[in-house]
Amino acid sequence: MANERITRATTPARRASVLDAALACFSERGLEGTTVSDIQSAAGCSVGSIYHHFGSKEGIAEELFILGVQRLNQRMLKRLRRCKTGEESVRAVVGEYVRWATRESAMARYLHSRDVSFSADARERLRDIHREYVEALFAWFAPFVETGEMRRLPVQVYIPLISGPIQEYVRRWLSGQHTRSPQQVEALFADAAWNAVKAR
Amino acid sequence: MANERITRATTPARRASVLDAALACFSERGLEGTTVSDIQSAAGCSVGSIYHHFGSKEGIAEELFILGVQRLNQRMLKRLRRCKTGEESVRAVVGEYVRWATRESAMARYLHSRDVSFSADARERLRDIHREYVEALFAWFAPFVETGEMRRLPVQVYIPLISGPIQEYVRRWLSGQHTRSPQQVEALFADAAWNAVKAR
DNA sequence: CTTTTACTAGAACTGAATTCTAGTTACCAT
DNA sequence: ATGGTAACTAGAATTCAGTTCTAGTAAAAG
Repeated sequence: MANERITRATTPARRASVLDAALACFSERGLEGTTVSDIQSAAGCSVGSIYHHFGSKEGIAEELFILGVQRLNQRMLKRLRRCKTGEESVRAVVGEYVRWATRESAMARYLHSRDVSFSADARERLRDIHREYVEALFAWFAPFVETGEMRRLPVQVYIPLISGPIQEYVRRWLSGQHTRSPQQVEALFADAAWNAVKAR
Repeated sequence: MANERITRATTPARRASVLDAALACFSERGLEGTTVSDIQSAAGCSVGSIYHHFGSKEGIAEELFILGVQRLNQRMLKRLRRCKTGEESVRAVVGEYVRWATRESAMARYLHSRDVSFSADARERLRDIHREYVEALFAWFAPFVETGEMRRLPVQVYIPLISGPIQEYVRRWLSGQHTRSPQQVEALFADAAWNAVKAR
């Protein structure tokens, strides 16, 4: 009855192993520097298998990107649920971002490296994911706006205000332009983030 | 006596025409979507000529990126020289960024799309350019720090604090995730920027 | 146990990036 | 001015990575 695509039990494992291999290769040789042969042999499978699951090299890159974004978003929302106040929440976002960027630096580097030049389809999926994330964040912060702890601003402006500076710093740190580690400036950026959105 | 490379009078023009053509192609079909044939015919020259001047497709991409960064930096410093106070300067940075991103959106989109995955050489050049820019900015803002108008912070932190949020917003706007134009939120981000670096 | 089809394998194909060879012009020294 | 040198240009030829194709294999469904 169900006309959904049937997938086998082994499929998720294979897809995951390809994505793992891809991230390792990309982080070592860059996106353009790695061939699908590299990914193929790192994942221990054939070209056929890769093209069956992902359709193209770009397809792998897109899936990996989307997976990374989803994991980061989930991680952030999970962290937020342990917070009591608006201030604690805002500071947690900055802290969690730093922890993610330093612990999963391969993925962080990959996510920072590209988001344009994807297929229209992938961009649409990303836009949906982002919208959903923005809404979840907004739902989390709304009560603190209501109580007057935080400023009322256009929805799309909270993420840039809170995460923009730390993201920009991390981007430059990942590309080797800064020597001071994100941890060393975390408190400073947390202060700035809170200062930007707290009620005056 | 000089063992510098001699370049002909026509060379800069040819290089410029190739870079112009490349930006047009990249902005229309994306970096990976454009072939060097595309660039070649748009610039009206041969493959040989392109490879003589740039060495590779990646070479073109790197030169274009570096050129774009240099132009943006120059533009910013030029704008700053018309400012009297620290506050005026900080607000000018945000405003000029918005103007640049909306007027030269092809270049803005290109600069936002990639900075990692360049050759070690290009990354080093970018690092030098960025360091020089940071120092120039610091030299500009130092007097305002001295007079107590602005906070004294680690050098590398000013750019993320001031431009991070607007950059992040523009990035998302360029990739079609936001409908509200940068101009509509410029004042808000200028306030936040000034608030982040002004003396308390 | 048979049928169906997701899935895998790897050889063959295609086309874009790059290299090569043969010129052609600008610049300089005499 | 003129001959030499090296920057520069052209476009055919090559290479090699991405993709497609065909022939299977094995897991689920009936």
